[in-house]
Amino acid sequence: MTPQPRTLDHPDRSEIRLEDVLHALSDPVRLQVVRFLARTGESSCSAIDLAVSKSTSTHHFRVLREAGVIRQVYRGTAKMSSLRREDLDALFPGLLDTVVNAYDAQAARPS
Amino acid sequence: MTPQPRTLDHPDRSEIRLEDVLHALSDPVRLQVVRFLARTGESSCSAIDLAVSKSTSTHHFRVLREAGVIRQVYRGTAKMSSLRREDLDALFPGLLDTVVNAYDAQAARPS
DNA sequence: ATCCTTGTACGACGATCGTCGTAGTTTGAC
DNA sequence: GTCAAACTACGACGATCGTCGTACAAGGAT
Repeated sequence: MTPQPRTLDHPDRSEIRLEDVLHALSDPVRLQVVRFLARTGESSCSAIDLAVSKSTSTHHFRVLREAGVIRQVYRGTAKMSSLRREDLDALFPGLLDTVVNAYDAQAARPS
Repeated sequence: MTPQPRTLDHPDRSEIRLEDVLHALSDPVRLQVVRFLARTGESSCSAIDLAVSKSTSTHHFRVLREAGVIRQVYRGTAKMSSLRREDLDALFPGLLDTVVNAYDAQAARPS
């Protein structure tokens, strides 16, 4: 086979559904990923320290990508992820920031 | 047994978790309920025309209540539901409005 | 008392979810 | 060419989810 660069399927902006985005954001591990990306911009999967196995990590990144929350591209052996901020802000203004802020607020909450 | 008024368990404000709220909002039927309540204020379960059976409807209302999104009280044979706007706005400022607006925007989107 | 309306409890069902381990692939570095 | 690092694919597992139907309970109206 010709050595095609590995590609990853991303939903078109018009295919992004609110239900899927909310579901993608309803998991603690994925919220952690989103918050991390919101702070740091693009970063590799392994740069985030998650308390799950590598296969589970891959799974969560895929859920986020397929819901349209993040974009992923290969760079060498690494896979870089970043938030699809433009698309999300255009579709659901304020949602991303509101959720990230809410997550921060909850983390700071006296339990 | 003494005829106790039927009561319903609601999480305390401090027990409301973002993950649970987002999960509760990640279902189309429940989003429809929330949008309806956002528009109309308090209303009975049966006032909303959902495309599911009565038992499924009960289930969705319970999910919303247990996540802390709505409050439910009995009034005669009816059960009135309303958004816990104060609690949600205090915990996660802007979240509720953002999600409802996003849902409206999506509904208005050319598919 | 008898109905009707409204909602519940329970159990069932297939589907999806979050998790993992193992075995593999791709790429860059040596 | 070899090796290690980064990530994937696949299948498995128990748990949860969304849905339903049936049978039941509570309250108001007559």
